[in-house]
Amino acid sequence: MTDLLTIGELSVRSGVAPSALRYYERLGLIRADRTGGNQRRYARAELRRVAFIRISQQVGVSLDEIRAALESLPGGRTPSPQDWERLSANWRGRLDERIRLLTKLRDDLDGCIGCGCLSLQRCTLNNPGDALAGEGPGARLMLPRPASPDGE
Amino acid sequence: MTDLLTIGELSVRSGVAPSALRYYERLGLIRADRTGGNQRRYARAELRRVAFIRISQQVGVSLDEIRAALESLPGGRTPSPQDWERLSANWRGRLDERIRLLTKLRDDLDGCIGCGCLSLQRCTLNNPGDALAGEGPGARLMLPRPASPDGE
DNA sequence: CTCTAACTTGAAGCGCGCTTCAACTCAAGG
DNA sequence: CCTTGAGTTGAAGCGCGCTTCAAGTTAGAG
Repeated sequence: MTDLLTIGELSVRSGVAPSALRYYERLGLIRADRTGGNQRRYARAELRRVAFIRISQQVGVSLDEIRAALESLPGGRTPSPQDWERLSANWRGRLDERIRLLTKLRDDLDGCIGCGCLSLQRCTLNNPGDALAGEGPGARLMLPRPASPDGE
Repeated sequence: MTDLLTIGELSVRSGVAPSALRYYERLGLIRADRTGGNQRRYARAELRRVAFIRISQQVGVSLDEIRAALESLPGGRTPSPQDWERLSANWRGRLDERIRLLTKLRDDLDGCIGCGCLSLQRCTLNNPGDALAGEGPGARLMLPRPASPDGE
């Protein structure tokens, strides 16, 4: 049957390396049937799951969160258009927030280009309390400022 | 003299952990004089350098690029307001680009929320050629798509 | 049936930006 | 002078999202 994909086919169609697909499976993000010889065979619907994963990553969501989102699906299955809509709306909020923070940073940067102050105490650029939170996966762009009692 | 800071003082004032400051020094991002007993003493100007580093990180610039930027300074010294202006303008372009890409992603997401297609071949969301490039430090948010001859 | 490309696994490694640790030395107040 | 908190080093570890490797097995065309 041609409606089951090998890992190589899924890789080519999704643009995701086989090693990454296996990694996703270990994390519980996608699933595969097995042939008698223990090779993976993916239902076409897994393509959607992979697409959802990659898009979510671009939004800045970690694989762990993506897994949680996928598990939250009523049927536990590949997202239907309705599921997709619900999840997308959720991610959209994050995207909005990221854009908002980056825009604020840009504005602050503009404000500072004129002054050149860079005063750690006063410059708006250096107010971590309101800076970027959780950027990309794996990266702590916003700096979990270590115990610094001098909060100023 | 109180115009030299210990690493602890610089840490508190900058909000950056001592371990990170030592790490920056090893990478050549900041520098310190030494006491007779081999302890670091920072000129106050290093505060500006640290501020510049942290802000640049928020913009999504890697430490290596920040190092290169700092080394590019005419005098090789801590950024003056003019230097700062030049560098900031540079970073600003990156920030603009990041915001542009995220905004595009958001729009695409909106467009897709209605259709729920998620077709890997056709959906604009899945066109890696124009997606986010180099997000935060350390993170490959944009997915160096492995050899996939099927570029569609 | 044979051959080869594609698949399987677990373990280890990578890149970035740090943090943590152990073992030790220094600075400075009482 | 003594004590104690702060500093020093190199090496190792962490978290995330993978990739790479070695050693072996399978699928499917010829």
